[in-house]
Amino acid sequence: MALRIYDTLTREKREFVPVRPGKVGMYVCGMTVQAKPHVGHMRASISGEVMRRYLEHLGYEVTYVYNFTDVDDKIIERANAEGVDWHEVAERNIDAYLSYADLHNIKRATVYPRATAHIAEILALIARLVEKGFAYAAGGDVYYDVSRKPDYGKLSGRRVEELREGYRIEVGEAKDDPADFALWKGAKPEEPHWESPWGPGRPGWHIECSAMAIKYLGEQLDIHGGGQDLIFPHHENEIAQSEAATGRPFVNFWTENGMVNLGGEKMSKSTGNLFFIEDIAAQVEPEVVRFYLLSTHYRSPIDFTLERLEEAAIAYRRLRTPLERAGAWGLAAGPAPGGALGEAVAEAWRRFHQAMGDDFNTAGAIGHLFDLAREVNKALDEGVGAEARSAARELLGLGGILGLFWKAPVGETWPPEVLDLVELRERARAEKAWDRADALRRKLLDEHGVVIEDVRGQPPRLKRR
RNA sequence: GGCGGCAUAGCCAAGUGGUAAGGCGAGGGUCUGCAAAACCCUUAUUCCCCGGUUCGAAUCCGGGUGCCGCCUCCA
Repeated sequence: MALRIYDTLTREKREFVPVRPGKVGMYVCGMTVQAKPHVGHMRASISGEVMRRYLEHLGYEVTYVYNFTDVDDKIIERANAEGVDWHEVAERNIDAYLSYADLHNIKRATVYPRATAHIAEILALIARLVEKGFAYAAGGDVYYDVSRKPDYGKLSGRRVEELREGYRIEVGEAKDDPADFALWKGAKPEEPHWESPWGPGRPGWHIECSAMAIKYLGEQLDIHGGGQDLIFPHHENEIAQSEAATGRPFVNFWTENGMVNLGGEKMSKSTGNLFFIEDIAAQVEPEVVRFYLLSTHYRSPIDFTLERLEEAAIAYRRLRTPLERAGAWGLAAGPAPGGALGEAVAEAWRRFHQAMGDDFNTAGAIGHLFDLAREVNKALDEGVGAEARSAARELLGLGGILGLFWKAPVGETWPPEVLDLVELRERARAEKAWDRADALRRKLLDEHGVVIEDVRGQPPRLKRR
């Protein structure tokens, strides 16, 4: 099935053709680990990861790189404020990121390179740029000279002359041109620094991504993701540096994801309690968060509010219900469903892949999952056991391509008080003492948060609120 | 100001030339002792506005209007 991907650079969707047959090199700009991971990091992570999952599903061998930029002004500031070593700040935030990635079923990257573990590669890349005349040393810093390549600005649609007008050279900077950017920053006193041919210092912001991407993926990447806010200057500068150094196109597909809004406002700490992943995880099921993020196309902005998430939880439950009814997890392959159900499975499969093949349209793909869920429920209602369960397995499988449905239901153990109440209610029902039965049902809900569902000919099903 | 993006039902959201997916909500029904869950039906003659291209446009082009993002360290 054909895969088409939108590329920010050319502003068009093109058929995906990998640089090396059968293999995909993919880089997603990760966190600058100055603070706890937030919802924006999660969106970028899931957007990139779902692309990776789909490419793997198609049979590609994907090398997936997600970096941590672990040295920058804010990390140093934070460390100083707390009176701890900057490493401690960086590692703490990296640990937090990884644990929330696991919690939300974000597949571990092939490699998580840290900028400070690649100083040698960074220096080699800078040296290459200096040798070729694309960069110059000045006052202990090294700057990239944007005037040397006429295509600077091609990703973000900016012109050097316009940038120049808006910029000033800050105090302490020795650049020739306000639009130039630092590859290497000379060390200030008390700052972490490394030795270099230009004196002690640390890497500038953009160079680490180029150096690490090239190290792990080669000089030409298939896909490069990250938030849309990185298009300028970060990705623009990555292209400039990388292409100047290697003389070849750096990335085939730029796949920046849309921004997250918090209640219509630009995201910031003051806009409520859904900013940090930590806070979200405390309030919303990780499966629901993932589902919600995938229910909008990755390039569109998405609003992150409790209302939206509660709605998503209801919708997601709708998808899980037939899976739970059929006991789809761990089910052995059964007879392929025939007739209308078989057609529904084939149709859902076809449409799902058609959507995913169209620039990873997870929102469209999920829509088709609902159609299949309905058919499975119908089959289950009609008592078409084995075939219905097979269809449920198909639904589970399709969702699995998106990394959904990863939590098999665990046999919930109910406290004895709850079981006693259920038993009392069953007795009342047997006696047709409906008022008493209804009072007990209400009590289960109000006092224990348990919803009771009567199933004909079987013991009632219990659910958490 | 420059660059980019988006405007689809009460809300969310797919749909890039062939006559409006899906979810939430709402209303009606089947099932049920009543519910819940599930299922069925209804809920946009119409896709921000105005022109144009075309046999045909939500989809392409031009012009408006509105909202959002980016414009040196923010995914």
